[in-house]
Amino acid sequence: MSGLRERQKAERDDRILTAAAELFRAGGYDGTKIEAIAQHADVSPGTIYNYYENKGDLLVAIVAMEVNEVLAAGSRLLANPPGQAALAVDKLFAIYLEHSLVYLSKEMWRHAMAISTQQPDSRFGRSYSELDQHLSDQVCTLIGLLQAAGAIREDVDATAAGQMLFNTLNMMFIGFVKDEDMPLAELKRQIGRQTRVFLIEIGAKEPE
Amino acid sequence: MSGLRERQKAERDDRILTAAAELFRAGGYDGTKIEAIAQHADVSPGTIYNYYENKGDLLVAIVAMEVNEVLAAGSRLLANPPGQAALAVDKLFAIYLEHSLVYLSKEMWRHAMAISTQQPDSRFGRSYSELDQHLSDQVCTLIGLLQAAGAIREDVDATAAGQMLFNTLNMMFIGFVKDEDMPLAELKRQIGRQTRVFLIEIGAKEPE
DNA sequence: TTCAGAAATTGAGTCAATTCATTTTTTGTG
DNA sequence: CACAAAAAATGAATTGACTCAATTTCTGAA
Repeated sequence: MSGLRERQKAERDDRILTAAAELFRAGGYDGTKIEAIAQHADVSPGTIYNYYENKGDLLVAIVAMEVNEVLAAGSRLLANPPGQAALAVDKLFAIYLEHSLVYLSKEMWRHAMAISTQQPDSRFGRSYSELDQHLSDQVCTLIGLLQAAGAIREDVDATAAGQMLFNTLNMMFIGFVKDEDMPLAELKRQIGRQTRVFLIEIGAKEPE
Repeated sequence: MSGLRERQKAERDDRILTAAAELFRAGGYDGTKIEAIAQHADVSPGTIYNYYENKGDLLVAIVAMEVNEVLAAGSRLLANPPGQAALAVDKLFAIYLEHSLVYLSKEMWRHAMAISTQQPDSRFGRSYSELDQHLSDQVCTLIGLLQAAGAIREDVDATAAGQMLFNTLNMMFIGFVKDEDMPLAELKRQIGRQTRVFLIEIGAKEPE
């Protein structure tokens, strides 16, 4: 019974994750040695590999915490979305983007994305894809809600449209993290342009 | 003068690239050691690093050869595109997809994509992004041509629409290479569904 | 033909991620 | 309170990408 073992395990996991998050942010992904994370977390390097398959999984686990917060914030918007299509989509995307660089640097995002394509079947690679899927679903849900509210044409396939919007967002975000010099404002401008065009196609009214 | 040196260099580069392509395909990217490539190419490991910044660059160079062929094939289609929008887009995408797995395995694609996000500023990371850009431009050009031919509504922004189509294609291709079990036919089906929906939005006629 | 420099190649050495045989800790039972 | 089995931690050894000082090969001028 008891779960001393369980408690110790959870506590160690937490120390490892916290140490990794701090060191990655401070010194970059490549610049951070497993050895250093182990020291900060007060475990041996080998122990880290009992908790995470490899260095990349460690990073993706950090991303997962982050994205889960984003999803929660998105959910709150969906509970009571603006009635106007362009406004609603802008708001949702703004939530995504505002959260995106709070805990993660562009460099960390680049590595996390790379890992998720490189090892799609590792435990955390899968988890990353699932997060992506949840975000995509959230966008589709919003489009569905807007359609139900009459803010988008009825003959539009809400799922296809939502996926398309999310893909666009995603590709542009990838472009953004790849370009160290691009400011967030520029990304928002680009996304705004594309989504506006698309939303008009699917029968949303222009905001006046 | 002569350029014996030049010739030797070109010939070595070729041997390295060929050896790498063969070994990556046969044994996977991670499964192939620089040492082995060096042996096959009959040079020392150090020499490989005179030609390529790192192992990843080697892979991306192979991808570049491949994508350049795809671009050329695409160009030939654009020289004389089908007049019907859905047909033209389907043809172009079919060309892209048919070529995509001739020399490269899904595993190689995954690694190449990962590298291009991880190191966007390395010589070959940049080259990969440029290839992407060329493909995207090609799609935009096609949309422009179709619009000029009256196959797409005039009020549509051809560039925005082209980028959106390409992004969708790209995201789905990423999903495809991430899923080792997904057959090419399934990818084509998915892409067909999305593009059809989108093309209708921008005023293309349904094929009868 | 000879030779000094330039340009390239070489492979032994470094470095950091990952593995794994061994040791330590926890657990449940008598 | 032992104690045996299970679970987890440990860190030294392995591995493979990448570096760099030493060596070899080319070049063009005299």
